[in-house]
Formats: sequence, C-alpha cells, structure tokens
Amino acid sequence: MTAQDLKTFREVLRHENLRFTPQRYEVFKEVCASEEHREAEEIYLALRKRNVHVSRATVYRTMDILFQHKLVRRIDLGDGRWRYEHWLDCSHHDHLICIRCGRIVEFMSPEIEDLQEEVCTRYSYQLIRHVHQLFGVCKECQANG
Amino acid sequence: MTAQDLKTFREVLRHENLRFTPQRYEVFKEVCASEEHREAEEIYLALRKRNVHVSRATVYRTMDILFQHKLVRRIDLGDGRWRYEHWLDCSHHDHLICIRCGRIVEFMSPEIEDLQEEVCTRYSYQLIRHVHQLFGVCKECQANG
DNA sequence: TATTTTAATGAGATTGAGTCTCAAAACAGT
DNA sequence: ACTGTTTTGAGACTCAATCTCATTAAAATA
Repeated sequence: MTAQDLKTFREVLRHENLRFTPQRYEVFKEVCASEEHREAEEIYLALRKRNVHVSRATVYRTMDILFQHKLVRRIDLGDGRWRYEHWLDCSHHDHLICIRCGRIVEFMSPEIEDLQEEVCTRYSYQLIRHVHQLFGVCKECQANG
Repeated sequence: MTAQDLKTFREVLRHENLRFTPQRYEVFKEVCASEEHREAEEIYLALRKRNVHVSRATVYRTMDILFQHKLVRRIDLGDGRWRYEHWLDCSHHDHLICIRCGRIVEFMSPEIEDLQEEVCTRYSYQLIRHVHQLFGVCKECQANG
C-alpha cells in the first residue's frame, strides 16, 4: 500500500463523513496486501491469523465501503460468495475462471468493450457497468485429465 | 408449451430415471407460460395464486432439474437470487439489464462470441460457458430523469 | 482539557434464498 | 394386491451477509 493509496482511502472516508479508525485501516491494509481474489471471510480470517482483531461485522462493513467507493472490486462468480480484489492503479479487466481449479486470469479486450457500447446503442441503453466472465478449463487442468 | 416441449421434458426425465409427476408437470407448464425472467419463488407463488399446490421444495427441485438439463437458463444478476427463463427453441443470447426499472433485453453479438474464443485461446483456456451482462439505463428511464 | 455530540465497534441475533431431512404418499413392476 | 423405489411436503437447516443495540471511541465544541 502506497502513501497515495492511504491518502485516497482517507479522502473517501472524509468525503462520506466516515471516520478513519484503526479497524478500517487494518482492513484496508489487508486488502492491499494481496493480489488474490478473496472473500470477506478470508480477509477476516487473515487478520485473525495475524492477531489483528477486527470483528466480522466490521470487515464486512468496511469491504462494503471500499466497494461503494471503488477501492475494491466485488466479483460474483455465481456460487453465492463475493470475491474482492483491490482496485488501486488497476486498469479495467474482466475474468477468465478455471472451473476445475478456480484459477483466475484477468483479461481485457478493447474490441469487446467497443462492441458492448455498440450493443447498448442498438437498444438505446446507456451503459453503466458490465459483468463479463469466461468459464473454462485452464491448460494445466486440461493436461491433468 | 408445445407438444414437442412436453415431449422433450418427458425424455429428460426418462433419461435420468426420474418420474413424470403432476407436480413436475405443473412447474414445467408454469415455466413455459412466461417470457419473463423469474425467480423460483415467483414461480412458486404464481402456482399458488392459481390454486395449484406444489410445495416450495418441489418447485426448487424441479427448477434444478430443468436447469441441469438446459430446459431453463439460470441467470445470476449479482443480487443473490437466481432468475430463470425457459429455454425452448431459444437461441443463445446474453442480457442487457436496466439498473433503474429492471427491464431485461436479450442481445447477441457473434463478434463478441468470436472474441471470447480468441481471449480463451490467448490464455490456453478451453471455453465452457460465459456470463455477459450489460447494466445500463434504458431509454424510458433516461427520459424520466 | 473537559464536555458534548456523533459515529463505529463487536457479539450475537436475524435474514433469506436455497437445500436437506424424513415420514408419508405415490408410483412401477411383478 | 404386494413389494421396492421414488417423490412429495412441511419445516428444519445452512451460510453469507446484514442488522441490532449496548458499549466504546473519535471528532467537535466549550
């Protein structure tokens, strides 16, 4: 987590009249410390493992603040649990998920992005956001039967 | 529901050694009777409203059978509830959802389909399925502020 | 600094879509 | 009709996520 990241977080809190608390700071640090796509529960457990005590409720609440203000991205893979990935200095991308091992690859296709806009224009919708997930079998899992 | 649809349903059940019961028949009829994207609960309530008594458990179980055998499509819009749409004589399409009024439009772009395959090839994934949802504001909602 | 005001926290209860259990009912094959 | 198997229904259960509310902590003010 860079000084700039922390500054951004503080600005978001200030802007919403939310306080900068030790608990929120710990959650944010934990979020920034990993490149994985983790569930709120995993982040909660990671903190506990380091003997940083923040309650489950506070972790969930903080993740929601981070999500609402686009400091993290919330990914719904359709299995009933949200994954989060930090979203600082991250350019837009979508996900390619292995249905066997769960490995997640990030991809970006400007052509697809353009075509999405075209589709929206065709139906007179103003595009706000999109979800695009490709589920497949990765090279390793193909090799291992 | 055409005679052919019913035949397909019976074949699926037979193939899985599942019985053709009045309850399953009623659920299937209800599913076929609407072009909407409904939740299992809505289908359950629609049946009750018509004084057709099928238990919630049976509705959920039947929807799962229909889904597993591709007679319905299960759509996860990220709000924790699955929508179902019947999938008889339906060609593949994805969804464009209005974030204001919930209106759903179906779209299909062969170019996007091709590009998805390209992305998978690039990362050596074998594409199995995809989720592609565009969230935006429809024309009417744009007009109404 | 002390006081007041307002927001955040934590433990546990609650929610809600979806699943599971199991006794009773319905069905298929003989 | 008899036997063995499947299905049904009512309600219990699951689990991620949210909510409650008494307590604690931070910010604002005196």
